[in-house]
Amino acid sequence: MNHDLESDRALLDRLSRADQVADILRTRVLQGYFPPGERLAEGAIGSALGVSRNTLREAFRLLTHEGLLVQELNRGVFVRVPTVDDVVDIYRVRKLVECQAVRGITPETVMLGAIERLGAALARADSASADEDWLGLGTANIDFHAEIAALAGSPRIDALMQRLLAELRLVFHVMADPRRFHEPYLARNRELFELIRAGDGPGTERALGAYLDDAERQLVQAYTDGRRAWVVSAS
Amino acid sequence: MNHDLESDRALLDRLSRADQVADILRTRVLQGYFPPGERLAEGAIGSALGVSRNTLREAFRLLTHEGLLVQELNRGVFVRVPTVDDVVDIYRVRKLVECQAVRGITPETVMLGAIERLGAALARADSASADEDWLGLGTANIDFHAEIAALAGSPRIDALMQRLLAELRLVFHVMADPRRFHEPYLARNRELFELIRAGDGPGTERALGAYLDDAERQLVQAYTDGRRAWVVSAS
DNA sequence: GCATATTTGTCCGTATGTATA
DNA sequence: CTATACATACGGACAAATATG
Repeated sequence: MNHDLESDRALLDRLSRADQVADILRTRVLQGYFPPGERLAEGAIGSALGVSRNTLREAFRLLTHEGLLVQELNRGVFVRVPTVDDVVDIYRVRKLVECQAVRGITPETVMLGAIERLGAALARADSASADEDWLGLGTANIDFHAEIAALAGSPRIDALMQRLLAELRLVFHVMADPRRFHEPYLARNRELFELIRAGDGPGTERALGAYLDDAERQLVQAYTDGRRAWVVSAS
Repeated sequence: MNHDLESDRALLDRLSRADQVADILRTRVLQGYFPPGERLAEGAIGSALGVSRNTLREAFRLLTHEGLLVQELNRGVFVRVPTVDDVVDIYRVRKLVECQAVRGITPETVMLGAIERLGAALARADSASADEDWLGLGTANIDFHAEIAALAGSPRIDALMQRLLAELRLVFHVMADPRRFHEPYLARNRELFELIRAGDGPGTERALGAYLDDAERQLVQAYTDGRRAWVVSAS
């Protein structure tokens, strides 16, 4: 736990300190800088970021509420270690939200802005794949599906999806080999993109359902396989 | 703002102080004890509950994250005043979640426990209606629909619904006449209950969709009518 | 428009309780 | 079982922003 947090101190300028600290820690957790199971000590992080314990605790409480950290009374805060049940539930909600979002698509209702953002996410995925940046590829894939959910046009769905996908990134950090997982889904996302652009709602829903079922199955598999390893390392 | 919070001090016994304080304040807000737009001063509430400002601020941050309070920098925290856009979005998500939850219902998949809990919520609504307890009727109706969402069998959907319905209660507190709004929906909830018990998924979905459309229309109407009154009172 | 009082945002010191070596 | 380390919670302090006269 000898990380270098001093470089983030320059970012503390606007907004409330607790929110800034929460942003920094959220980024660190989602990057895998703080891996699942790691304990975040108040003293070390507080002094590293140059904020008081009170402020830091406010930030911890925020991230705990977002599901990224867990707080054990009088023991401290830890990066959450998602369980297999979490994976199953995350995909249950993804299917519900994403499939519903694309169901109503018709050639008339397709918005140009949405297509553009979906295409941009795909382009980032391509670029990351070319650079063999597998973490970046996973992020781009996630962004693509956040844009799919955004087709519902609801700020609350957007927020829900943001939190769901943050949890999912936690799941990815538990996995061993990110490449083999993320790579095949790039082509399938492109397929989804074409279906959406063509305005084929039912077709998109079918393909998306199969996509999510496959991804879930593969994740659950990888999880049960590598289970013992990280359960031990986290305790 | 001369409220009596001392009676809640007896409840502070287990869990972290901040969580306990958040529970108390959440209850007060949802009861309408702290109406939308009211400012919650750190000094007054802190001394009334007998907790330090730091602890109280942690509780505030929790409730802010839940969407019940809003924090304006250097101005304080206020009970959130939902807008018409909020109402529309809340119902957009309700339709998405609740309709999807009942769509797959068949006579074979109906769970006895779920039927029981739905019936219990209906009974509470009946009892509240008989007592002319309109706030209680609204709560029971809300519980009924939380059970509908629970048919999806997802902890995350349950949590989402809980937060959505908490926001909705905030909306109700802005309305003028709760009776005329809640009463007619009791009969319609009973109708939904019978459809679910019969295992008629598509029929339930249709009726539920119409239910939510009507409720949304009526709320938006009431909101635009009484708009000027509380916008002024909240500023 | 200005000066004052109030309130928030933040930090620090310290005491107490809990878990772990 | 004792001792140590740490989280929890409190109270006080100060600067900054806001509200009030």
